[in-house]
Amino acid sequence: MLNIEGLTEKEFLEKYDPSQFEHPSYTVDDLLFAIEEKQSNDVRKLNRKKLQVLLLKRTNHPYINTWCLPGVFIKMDESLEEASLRALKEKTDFKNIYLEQLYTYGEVNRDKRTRVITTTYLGLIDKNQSQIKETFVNEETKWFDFKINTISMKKEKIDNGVKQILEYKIILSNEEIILDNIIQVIINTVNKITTKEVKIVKNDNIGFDHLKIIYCGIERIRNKIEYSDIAFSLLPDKFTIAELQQVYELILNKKFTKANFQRKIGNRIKPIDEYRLGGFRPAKLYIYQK
Amino acid sequence: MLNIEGLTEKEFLEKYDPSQFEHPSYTVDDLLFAIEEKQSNDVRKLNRKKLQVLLLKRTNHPYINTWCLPGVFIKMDESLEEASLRALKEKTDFKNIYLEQLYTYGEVNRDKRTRVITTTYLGLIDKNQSQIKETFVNEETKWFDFKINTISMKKEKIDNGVKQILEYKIILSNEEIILDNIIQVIINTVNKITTKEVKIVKNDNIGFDHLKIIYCGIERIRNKIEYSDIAFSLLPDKFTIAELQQVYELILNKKFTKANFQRKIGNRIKPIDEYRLGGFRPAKLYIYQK
DNA sequence: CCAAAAGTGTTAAAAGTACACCCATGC
DNA sequence: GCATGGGTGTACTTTTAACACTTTTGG
Repeated sequence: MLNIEGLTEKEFLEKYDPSQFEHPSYTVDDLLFAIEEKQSNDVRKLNRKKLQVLLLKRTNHPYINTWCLPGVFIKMDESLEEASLRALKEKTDFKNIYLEQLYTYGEVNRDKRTRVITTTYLGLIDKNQSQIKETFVNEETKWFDFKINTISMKKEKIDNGVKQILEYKIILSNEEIILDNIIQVIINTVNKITTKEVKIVKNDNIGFDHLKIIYCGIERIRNKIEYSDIAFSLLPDKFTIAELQQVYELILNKKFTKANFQRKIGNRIKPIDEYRLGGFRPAKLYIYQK
Repeated sequence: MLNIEGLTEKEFLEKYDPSQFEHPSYTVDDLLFAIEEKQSNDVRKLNRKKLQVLLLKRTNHPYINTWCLPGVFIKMDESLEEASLRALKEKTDFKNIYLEQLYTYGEVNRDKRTRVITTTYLGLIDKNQSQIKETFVNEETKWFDFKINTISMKKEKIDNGVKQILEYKIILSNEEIILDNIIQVIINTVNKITTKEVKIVKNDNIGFDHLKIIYCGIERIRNKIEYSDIAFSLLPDKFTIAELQQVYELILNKKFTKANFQRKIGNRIKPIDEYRLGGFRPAKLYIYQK
């Protein structure tokens, strides 16, 4: 079969020059969440859990010294998923990570160097199985406690529709650092079409548009935790129902009652003949079972 | 602030050479769905609806003469969304299209020419407002009726988990052409981690990995129709409840009863003082209201 | 005994489902 | 009248939610 220029496919491919047009740079970034136990000082009280995000401090321009998601420029011979695993492997010592594609960001001026398109992957990590590697020279890799709170909700009528503006405070913190950020989510419904836009209102030392990505990640987790089994990816293989409940409460930022929560997830877990001991009544351990 | 080489950001950016590494090519493709009425030959019977996908026939290598999604190579100064709109504008005459980012495909050998990464956008079109443009020279742009049927479901135990294999027949057809394809969806649950893989089993003249993309699109629509208002994007501004119900039934491939469907969507629509006339009792028209 | 959390039961409200019936229209 | 679809009511089931109570443990 010949094309309009009378070339066979073989001839066409031999002549094909990918460099005839300029191509954007392309990176893959990882947004990694994990759960950390905050040891209770009262033996009788349960350990509280915290949701954490992995960030690393840039050591070069642009955005030098800001905190960013781990990422890599893609290689010509690796798939997106392979690149996301490479970004992960460079920073952590992982096993059995849950990783899924989150979103691709391609605004023209999102990187000061040149045009960069970035596909992000969302990862959920069971910290009991994985650790951050020893930090590299000149490089800091840190888990940040993650908190998101709604600070305002507005809804106004516009022509042929509704405009909704939500403001969130996103606080990322650890022993030394507190990053205090604000984003705005604008949901426009005009006629039948709903569009959503995420805007950075206050950016506290987070590089690029990575604050947006972090928000989109938590939103994805919040949606998926309701209908999928991603919560289990954040826990060790054996867990108590209370621990699982804490994960749900942490992510959805709402409380459940024990009895109702038990019913909700009862058909996805299986009790085993082991108990978690502590300063109170031992709790039965469960494992995930589809 | 200086970097490790003692450069300011300005100096760094001036020295930055994006061409130091080879970059993959990058395209944005559109997967467009619409609904078409099949005129009933019995005046008393309702028109049946069909779901359609827009494909165009390639006029050059590679995959010459196969049917593909409309797409464009990205320009250095346009965002992904702008590129998706450009791909759309070249083929159709649209107004108020619902468009959302679907997924980014980056397997190394998915394009014979060179490494190409593609971000896909899913569009839902109300055909009453939009039309295909006159086809270009040597180019055919066609709506294909879309049907997907499950042909097998297997579930087997594997080490530490479950493997589920679903096979679907995807038929794309119009007056002249019938494309008969088969794909396989493999859902692996190992330990707590679930992964999904889409494989092409039989590809009937569809270019690149676009059959995979079409499957992912219908899957996205099926999920979103349950909790969002995308169904309305496929309908004109004024519609009857039966028409809306048909859209739901078409996409989810299941039947509802009138009374129950009414309750399900009742709070999202508003009756207006107009009626759809036909060979039977006139039906009240509704409009979408959030 | 008491505090803290594990674990279970009971009930009411809400959402989803099945089905039955009457209405309006044009032939 | 009758076929076809429009429109509504009722009764039943399932799911969700609220909350109350009992059990087990270490101090």
